Amino acid sequence: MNIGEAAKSSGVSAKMIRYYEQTGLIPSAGRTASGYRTYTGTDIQMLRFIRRARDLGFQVNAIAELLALWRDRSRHSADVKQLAQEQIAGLRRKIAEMESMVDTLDHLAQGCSGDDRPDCPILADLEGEASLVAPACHSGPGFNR
Amino acid sequence: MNIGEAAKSSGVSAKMIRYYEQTGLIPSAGRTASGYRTYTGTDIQMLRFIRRARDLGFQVNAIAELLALWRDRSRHSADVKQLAQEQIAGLRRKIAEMESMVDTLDHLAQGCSGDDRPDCPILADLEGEASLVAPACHSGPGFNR
DNA sequence: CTTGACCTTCCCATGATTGGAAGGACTATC
DNA sequence: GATAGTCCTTCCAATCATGGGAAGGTCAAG
Repeated sequence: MNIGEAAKSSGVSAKMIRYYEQTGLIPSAGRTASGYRTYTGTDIQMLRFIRRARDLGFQVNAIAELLALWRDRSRHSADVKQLAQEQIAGLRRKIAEMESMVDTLDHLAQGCSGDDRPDCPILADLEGEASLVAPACHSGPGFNR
Repeated sequence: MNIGEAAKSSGVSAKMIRYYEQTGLIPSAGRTASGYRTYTGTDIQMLRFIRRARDLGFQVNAIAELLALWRDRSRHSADVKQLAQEQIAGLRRKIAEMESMVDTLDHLAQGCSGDDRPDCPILADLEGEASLVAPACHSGPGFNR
């Protein structure tokens, strides 16, 4: 099976397959006499593994660890579980961060009339929180350039 | 005020200030006779604006739109509100995506014994064996090793 | 044999940010 | 003044995962 077919049946683009090979995430594929890469069923399974892990938000270096465990028949499931839990924790951190952004924005947007007048609490907030009007510059705005 | 001081009082690194200038997000700063960039109170306010918007997850091109509205004294607050709401919607999309990752991972992790045995529903799922649920994985002890 | 679809490598771009090197400018102290 | 140390300047590179595209070789069907 050549790279195009492997891409189609794994869901990983040919570009990315080459990239993963180049960066060592996957071993070098076999080659035909004319230089085409060839892929076996096991290779496809590995690519699907990678694809699925990416879908779950794992970074490529975390996937490398997962792959190592996957290949290690004497692995401890605890190690896999720990990676998964770190991933969960990382995702939850990012979610919390974004939720706090949403909360702030939602609050600001609710205070915005949203009509044709220029007054806008969103811009007011962005300008400098709690209407701190340019305190740091002792010369005042527009004087010392 | 030179760039180091501007960075400190705006929370935007000197590197990024130069980058924003280079990419046109902010106008070119004034220069001293010897080539140093100089910043006024208004400049600092603009940099703080950018910093705050970045903190709220706006991409730089969205910030460019916000800045244009900020400078436009005849803006309609509806336009600002719409940008904010698009941002909220985008964040919510990403949050939902990540939450679904967390759900899947959490489910898989709960099905994983997390001990020294190799059997692991997490790896089984990544492998692509479709059984998204399948707690049948960590069944009996000592089957394959 | 030609055509078209596929493959190869190589280079470039993204977006936001950081790092560093080489060299000039400022400031404080001796 | 001279000098040390900190600041500034520009330029170049790297990150991470991905895609685009060019130039050229290979394969299968007509």
